[in-house]
Amino acid sequence: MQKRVTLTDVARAVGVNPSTVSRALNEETVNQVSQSTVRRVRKVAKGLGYTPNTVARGLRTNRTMTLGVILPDLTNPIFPPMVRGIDSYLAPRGYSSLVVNTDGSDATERTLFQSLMERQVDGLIVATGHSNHQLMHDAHERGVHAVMVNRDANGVPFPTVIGDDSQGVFASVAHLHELGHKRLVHLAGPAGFSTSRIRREAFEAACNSFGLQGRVVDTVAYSIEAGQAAMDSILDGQATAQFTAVVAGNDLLALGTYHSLRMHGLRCPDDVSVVGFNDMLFANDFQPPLTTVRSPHFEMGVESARLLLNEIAGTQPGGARVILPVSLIVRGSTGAVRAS
Amino acid sequence: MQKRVTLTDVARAVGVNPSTVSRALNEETVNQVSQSTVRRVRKVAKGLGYTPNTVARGLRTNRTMTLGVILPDLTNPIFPPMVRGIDSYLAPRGYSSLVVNTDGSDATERTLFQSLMERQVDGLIVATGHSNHQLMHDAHERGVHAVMVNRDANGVPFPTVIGDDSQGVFASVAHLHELGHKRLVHLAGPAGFSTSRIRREAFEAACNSFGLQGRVVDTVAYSIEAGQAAMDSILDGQATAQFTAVVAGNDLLALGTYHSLRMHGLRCPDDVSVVGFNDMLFANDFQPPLTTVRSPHFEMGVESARLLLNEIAGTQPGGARVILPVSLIVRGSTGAVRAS
DNA sequence: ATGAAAGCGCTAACAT
DNA sequence: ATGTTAGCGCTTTCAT
Repeated sequence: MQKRVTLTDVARAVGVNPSTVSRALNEETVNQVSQSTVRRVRKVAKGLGYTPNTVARGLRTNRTMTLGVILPDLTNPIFPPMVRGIDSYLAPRGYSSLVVNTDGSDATERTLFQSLMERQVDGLIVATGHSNHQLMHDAHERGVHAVMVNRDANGVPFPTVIGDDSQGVFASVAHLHELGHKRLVHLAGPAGFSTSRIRREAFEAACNSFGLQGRVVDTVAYSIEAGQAAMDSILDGQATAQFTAVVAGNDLLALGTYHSLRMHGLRCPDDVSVVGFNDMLFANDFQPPLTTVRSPHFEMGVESARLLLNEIAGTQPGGARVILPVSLIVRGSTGAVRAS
Repeated sequence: MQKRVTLTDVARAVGVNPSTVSRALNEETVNQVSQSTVRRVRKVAKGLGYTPNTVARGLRTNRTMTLGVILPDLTNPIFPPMVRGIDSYLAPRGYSSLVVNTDGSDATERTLFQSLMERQVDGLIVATGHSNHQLMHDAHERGVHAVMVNRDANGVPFPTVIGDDSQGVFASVAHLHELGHKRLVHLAGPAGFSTSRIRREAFEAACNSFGLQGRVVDTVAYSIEAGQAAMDSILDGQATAQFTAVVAGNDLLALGTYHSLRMHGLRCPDDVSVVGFNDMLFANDFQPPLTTVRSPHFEMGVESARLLLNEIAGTQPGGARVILPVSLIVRGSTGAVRAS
């Protein structure tokens, strides 16, 4: 890189003290400097091509204007919108974010956490669905600012942003009920994820309240393959379906269900209706277009960023819990129960 | 945050000079310190919970170990794998990356570029498909290290990583030729993207070399909607299809083509075969599963990170051009030409 | 309204 | 092998 122009260079060129330049260039201190000096400083700074050094500033002020975002895997389609939501709130406020992927490993999460601390991030947005309680409690004790997103608070001492999953599942079951379905299957997400538990419990509660028969089948991962495997085991294990609709733990599981149904010569929604969860990218482009619960991932990102900045500013009560509304998007994968 | 433990704290506790601690804790300088001191330092550092301050280090060394990644939009499914590829190479080497989205705006790109410079990134990976030549030349003159990925070098003075798009399109056309197709349509990506031009030219060349009739139709964006609109205009504009296969500029355009065909009561591949480009997420999950050219996005990320680090280390010749091989993935969207 | 001086935490000469 | 000194570029008292 070429020799960088520093604040001192500008000061020398204007003929004032570096601190004056600093004041002139800083929003919160401009009013301490005379109008004319400010003008001269600005002009010279621009002329010289001065670029402030965020690193030096951060060292001095103890604020790097950088946040860490910890998530399991960016290639999971629910995260890009969330990251963009975070960014949309942060960028205009001068913050940047360092995004890291844990791939579901606690060890990796620890390493990345440490690395973010070394980089002096001002705070953390944690979107890893399972609960590394120990790490979060350590963080809290070290005085780290953080916000959890898309996972249940469950004793973690940080603000939390989640979607109203229970409501979403309830709406799904209600929708199937209206279509005349009586026997449902829920493909539950893997153990350890708070979302799995919440959605499963909501499913059971909803079936109860509508007087429907609801069977829960576990999956080993939130993935297409796991969904397909789970559905295969159901379809292989019994004389034709004892159910007419599937409430999948998320859209990937729903997609796996599509594959399994197709393999078994079953048609959706003619033979089996399917509801997903998330309304991820392309949910409308599968065949049939997937009826699913829209989870506001972008907004969750925005909200978590907002909460974190408030936390850092000290204007945020510790245990806040933001629950964002979800909505059922009815598309082609659900239909009236088949005549049997 | 709690009071941080500094290197000086450790030095005091051990009873040595800060610089000794610095040497003891630094890979490249450990051998300047006696074994026993190293051990003591490490032990105390651990005991005190010392966390190195990357910011201070960066100020001193003029290397932040942070790179900038500029891309159009993270929610475009080709980018998450690329970002993860970049990260997989960087993380083990102690680098982090700041990912920013331009949304295709040159103005935004400039702003973000500036912001990354202020953050003292050690280099840039630029994946914005179109060519903001001015910006890149300015960067080069300022001595910025950078690598371009997924766009043509075309006079830009930085190393470039691209997929072998021509080869991919050629393979697509060859595949359709073998299936007996004689009249093809190419849905060309929007003007301004180097990939649009390259793929279009490859399509025309391939049709020539196989003696096929190849029609090119422009789209206004690499999106589902644009693909659908373009296909609609073709299908609405003439008595039944004058073509039997579509080579789409990318998978999104192919997906739009699916929608349009369906709306027009045409079946894929029975009536029209479709080939995409990229093999993006879910390409195998659409109906029919999409025949497409696999572009190695993860590897492109890895490769661009590798090049950039070499550039920074000064071991990289300026105009390097890495062309990664692509491969045609044949799935269900292509079939033998229909009997007419 | 501006200047002088100190220092954030670290590393890199230069001693010894 | 270790200590001393200086300083990266900036902000922030404290003076004036």
